[in-house]
Amino acid sequence: MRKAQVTIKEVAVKARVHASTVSRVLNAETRGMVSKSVADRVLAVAQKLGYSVNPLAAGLRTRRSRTVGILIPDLTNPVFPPIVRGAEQTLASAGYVVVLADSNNDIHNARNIVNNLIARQVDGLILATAHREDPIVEECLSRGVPLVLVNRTVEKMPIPVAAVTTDDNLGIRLALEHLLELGHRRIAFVGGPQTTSTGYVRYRAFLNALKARGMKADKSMMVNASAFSEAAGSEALSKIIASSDVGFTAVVAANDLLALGCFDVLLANGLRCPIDVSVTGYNHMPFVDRFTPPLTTVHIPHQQLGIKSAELLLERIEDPDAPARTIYLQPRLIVGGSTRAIGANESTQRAAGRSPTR
Amino acid sequence: MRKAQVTIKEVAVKARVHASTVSRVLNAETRGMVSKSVADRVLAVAQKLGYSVNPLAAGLRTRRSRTVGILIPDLTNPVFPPIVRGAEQTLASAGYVVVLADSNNDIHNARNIVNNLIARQVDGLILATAHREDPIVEECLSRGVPLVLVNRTVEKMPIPVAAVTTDDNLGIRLALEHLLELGHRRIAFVGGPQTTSTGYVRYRAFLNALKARGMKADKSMMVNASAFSEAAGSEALSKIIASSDVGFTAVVAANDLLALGCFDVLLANGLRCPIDVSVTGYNHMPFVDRFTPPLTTVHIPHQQLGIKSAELLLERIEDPDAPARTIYLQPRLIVGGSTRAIGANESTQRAAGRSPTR
DNA sequence: GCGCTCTTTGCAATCGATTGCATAACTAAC
DNA sequence: GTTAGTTATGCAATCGATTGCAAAGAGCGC
Repeated sequence: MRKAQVTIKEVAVKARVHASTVSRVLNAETRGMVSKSVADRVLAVAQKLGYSVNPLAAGLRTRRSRTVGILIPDLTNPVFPPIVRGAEQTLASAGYVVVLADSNNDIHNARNIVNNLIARQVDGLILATAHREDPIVEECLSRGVPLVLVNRTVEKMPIPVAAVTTDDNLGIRLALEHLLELGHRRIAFVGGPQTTSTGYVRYRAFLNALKARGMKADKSMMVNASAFSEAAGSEALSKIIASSDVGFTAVVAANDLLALGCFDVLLANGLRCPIDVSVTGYNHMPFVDRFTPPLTTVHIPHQQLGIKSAELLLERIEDPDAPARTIYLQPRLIVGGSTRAIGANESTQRAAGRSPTR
Repeated sequence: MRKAQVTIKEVAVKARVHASTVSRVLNAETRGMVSKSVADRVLAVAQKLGYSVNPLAAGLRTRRSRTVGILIPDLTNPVFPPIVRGAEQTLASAGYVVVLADSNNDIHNARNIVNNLIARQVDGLILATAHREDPIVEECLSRGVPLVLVNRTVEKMPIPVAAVTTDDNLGIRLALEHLLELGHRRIAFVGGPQTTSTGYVRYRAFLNALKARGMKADKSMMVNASAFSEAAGSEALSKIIASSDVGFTAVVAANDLLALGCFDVLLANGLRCPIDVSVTGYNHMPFVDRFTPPLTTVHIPHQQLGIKSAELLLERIEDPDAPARTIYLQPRLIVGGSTRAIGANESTQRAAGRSPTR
């Protein structure tokens, strides 16, 4: 049997004051209205009875639930837990509680979840599920829900949207230039879904970075995968191999999972990584430096993404009409064993094993 | 500006009925009380105005929030996301929303979070943070909160507690017998914290399994780590090596992260895995088969743990006084490249690389 | 001692739903 | 055509807090 809850009324009776006085004592901003002696008495009684406010009731009246919704596309993708954790801890220390939902990469799901969260009076939303054109985001905006996008963002909205992302242009350039320095010239690209900003921006970034070096892109060596997954990565690289023989000595993948898919395809085609083909990933998932071979990848500050997006959301909850900002965080290259200089021999490779630091 | 919400009253006015009638139409169980014609009219109006119930208000009256809290010790441990996902999806399809919290392995945190969740009127809790003796669990029980423990459980409670765990006795036996079959006889054990049931049971299981084979345990080759982490695993194995030279040919670790810590220590001591020392882990974290070497581990059905715990919780919410059940799920051995027969030569090893399936 | 300001507290409405009870309307039976 | 028995709907209290307003009381000056 669920124990009955202590209410403000009981405290009021036991402290011989009115419920409204108890309420004022318990709220920091109104505490000053009541005399010290009464306040102390009320506090003592509340303490003794083990009273704690019912946020549902309070929220009903104040229209603030002190709850924030976070929607992510796939909790089992190791990129998201640190983001969630960063956001959760930041929000918790501001007195907010997080309702986490996982759309399982399904837009229909996502729409239901968002509606549900809004109905539950969340004070704001953090979405990691945005698409470049995203009706869900539009609807949130038009409903006036404080909103922050994380990791992915949207394009050409009527109203600017607050977001926290990484500078993917820079990230891809770091990966590409690393390969160029190692002597690679024929470099394939396995991109992500072009419906997401991360997929699109990384694709454009690859083209731009080549151009900046005065090189021309070979479109037959570029394929965008249908999802950010190992299976989709395998499929994409298989297509490249099928269409153009193996004309490349390196692959830039738009995401670590895609890179892992590439590992599998290379293996299946008798190509050794990095001896025959170098591979770079993106995201610096946990443990990639333990893989065979340790993956060269682009690190993004996951936890910071979460922390910053939470901070931004708190700002927006405070002042919903302030102009929406976008925060860009800086990526950085992590060199592992999956890339090597062209023409380097086996012994060089051995020396380039994973570093013991973690 | 946040748009005002459509209330049941507005619907009532527009449909020219009383609010209570609207409420009855909207609730499946009371729908039958109102005539079809009125019901249809109300539904049409509700639809047109885009009405959706305010669960806070409803919950205040009904004392059910249709919300469930899930508390986990560390979201960035890859074991938990699939559990959370399984639970979340099961609960969602029953109309519940999940409030996820991460205690960051801190009991003080955990206590605050649980209190907060209960104050927020969650209908039940799923805890993945239990310790063998756990005052938080006791308090939940005495407060009458529907509760299910997942993965870990508690001991000798005054009231039995519902839980979903795996049969760790069997799991450890599988790992140990695998090593015995490969010819290993001197086997070290790196355990987990004995304050958790998983740590304790796996430790006891190792002793029991040896005994069942008529072998005696060498306590100098057994150390329990202070946490389920890579760093703690390294520390533990270092202690074993320091105290007894390297008298072992294999290590059973109570968890994959501990096993990874062991990898590092072996490397640092010039010991090759699996040539010199075989290692087994526990949990079958994602991607362990891509590690160097691919880790032999014990698979536990993560998602099923989540699903079953959600189902059990729904049962308990429905009938809080039904006897608490514990569900045991079966683990299974995943053989990777980190274990090999004693005396096998290098070429055998090559053939035992990771399988291409994933 | 009167009136004034200021502080402290209580009253009652309110947030948006749910639900026991009363009542109106309708049906059926005699 | 009256009565009993359903059935459909409305009324009003309630869940547990918050808050604008009113009122009581304290303090002060003249």
